[in-house]
Amino acid sequence: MSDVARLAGVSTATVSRVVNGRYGVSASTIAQVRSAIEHLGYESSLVATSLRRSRTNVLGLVSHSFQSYTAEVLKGVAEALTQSGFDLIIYANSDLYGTYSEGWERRHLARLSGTLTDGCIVITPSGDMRSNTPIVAIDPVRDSTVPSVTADNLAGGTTVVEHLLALGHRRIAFIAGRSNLEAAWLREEGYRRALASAGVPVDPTLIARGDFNPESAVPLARALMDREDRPTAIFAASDGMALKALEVAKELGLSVPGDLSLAGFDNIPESALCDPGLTTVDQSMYRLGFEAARMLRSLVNGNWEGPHQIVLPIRLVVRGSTAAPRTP
Amino acid sequence: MSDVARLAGVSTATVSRVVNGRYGVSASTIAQVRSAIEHLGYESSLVATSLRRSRTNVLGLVSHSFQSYTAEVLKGVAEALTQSGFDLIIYANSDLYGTYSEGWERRHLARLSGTLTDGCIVITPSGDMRSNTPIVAIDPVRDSTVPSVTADNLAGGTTVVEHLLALGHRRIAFIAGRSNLEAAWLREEGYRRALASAGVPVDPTLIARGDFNPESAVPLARALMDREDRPTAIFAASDGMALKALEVAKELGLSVPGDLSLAGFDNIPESALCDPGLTTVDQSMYRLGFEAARMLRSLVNGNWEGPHQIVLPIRLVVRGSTAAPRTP
DNA sequence: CTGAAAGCGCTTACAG
DNA sequence: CTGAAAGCGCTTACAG
Repeated sequence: MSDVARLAGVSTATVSRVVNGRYGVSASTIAQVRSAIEHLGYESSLVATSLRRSRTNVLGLVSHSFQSYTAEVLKGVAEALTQSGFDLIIYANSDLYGTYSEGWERRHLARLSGTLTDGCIVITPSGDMRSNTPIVAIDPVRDSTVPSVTADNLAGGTTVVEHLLALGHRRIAFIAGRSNLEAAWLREEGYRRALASAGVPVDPTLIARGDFNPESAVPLARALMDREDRPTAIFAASDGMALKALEVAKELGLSVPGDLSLAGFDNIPESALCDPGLTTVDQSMYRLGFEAARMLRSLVNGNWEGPHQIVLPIRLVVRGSTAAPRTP
Repeated sequence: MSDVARLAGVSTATVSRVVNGRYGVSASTIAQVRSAIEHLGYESSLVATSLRRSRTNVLGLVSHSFQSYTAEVLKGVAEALTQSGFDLIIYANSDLYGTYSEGWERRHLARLSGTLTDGCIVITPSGDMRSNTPIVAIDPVRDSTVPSVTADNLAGGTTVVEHLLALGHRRIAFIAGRSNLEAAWLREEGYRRALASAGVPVDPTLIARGDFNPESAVPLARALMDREDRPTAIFAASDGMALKALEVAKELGLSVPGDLSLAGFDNIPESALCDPGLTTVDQSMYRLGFEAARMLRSLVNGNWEGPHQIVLPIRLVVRGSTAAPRTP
């Protein structure tokens, strides 16, 4: 900027005024500055500007992983921000599948919202976030008070287990997700309620503790499938984990759905591609992202009228991976 | 930071030293500062830090759209950066499907690379980018001199048209992509060469000018399908456009592949889901992203040994949307 | 209409 | 071992 000022023969203050279209600059000066900018190919530094200004018109999104789930959410977020006047910055840390350290999101949120962003979306945070700018959480932790958007995970868990029960399954295992997430807890709760309603007692040994990371499901699925009294169906709390379970079943020479029915949750694109197709719960991650962005936008502008906790409907998607259990 | 300094009874310089783990601070002072940081929940501002420092350990990615293609690329980029010590910032502008303005990427690149990022990946840039930090382009413009990663688009275009020729098609239309992109040009060149090799003259009226934006294909596909001398096959330069053409065909009551064969390019997840499945060229967008990130990382670290233009192999994926033409 | 100066939150020589 | 001061690239009252 100082180069521009020198070339145009004015102060940096004036250059700044021209760049930001402030009133009170003579036409001839504007022309001079413009031509100097053009000549030098000058662009103002986002960083310096945001350090000085309070409003940046940039929204942030913090996510610790970058799998199908996140990609779908992102599409929704981007769509909601189209023509909104807000740009989007996504911050992903390098420690992709690292420990789900409580601190990560909080730290990066703070680093961004200090000055760079006017507000942030946090995907599956590991704790209750706090910031001096608005936040919207997608899939918050349990008992979160932060504005949030989630699918109706309770209904989803119930529906898919009811589907398995209706097929005739009674020994239904569950691979749980990260237990501090509300979504994981409600899916499990749905599982329990559906069983209870059907008068099927919950067998605690059939509940395996995963963490939504697909890899975490591998040993759990193997253990369940190796049992003498193998369950006839497994419901995994995410498609990522269910797909890993499907791989394990193939390794073990189990046919799905012949020997074992398998169901997931999310409906990521891969679930329609695998063989057999995965029965799952569609939670429209796209809409999760879309609604979160819409909410954040209004929150930042101070004109949000809706509720602070949004719950979106789900839909059971039945594919080839579930069928009636083999009669003994 | 000044709050921390005050609470700990030291200068901000000392706080900075503690935060950054610099040598030459007494153990007791470190403890004091640490506890003040803890107490206040202090996090250094990314913006302020990057303004002052030259190296930030943050890599940038600039993209103007956010569709399936981008999402796949992103997964690869994120994977390549895992445990690399680099964080990733993705910048997406709000003007999603706006005009492909030459200026956009250039402007944002400048705004980021000024201080925030140590280097950037640019996806399908609209011009040749220039920056004071390293850049890697995914799908660059023609005759670009910037380091880049692309699929073997020439082979891809040739292969898919050879496939159509082998099925017996002779009137094969082509819906082109953004002509300034090397990828678009090479796909078209592949189309031309395959026809030439087979001794089929190119009919210029069968070449429609799209721009990779799926919507751009709608009127073009309609025009091609409305012709009395309708082509028996259409090859679209991207799956996004091909899928739109498929929709148009359905609207018009044309059966695919009965009345018309359809092929695309990219192999986005949706191409396997549509009905019929889309015959296409798999260019592994994941690997595009992965290789670009690997290259950028080394470029920034100053230890890149490989070539500056990487071309990745492609693979023809035959699905239900192509078949022999109906014999008249 | 324009410039000199202060300051956004940091880091880093330079003194001590 | 620690602090005062300068400066990263901007913007914005405050004078003039």
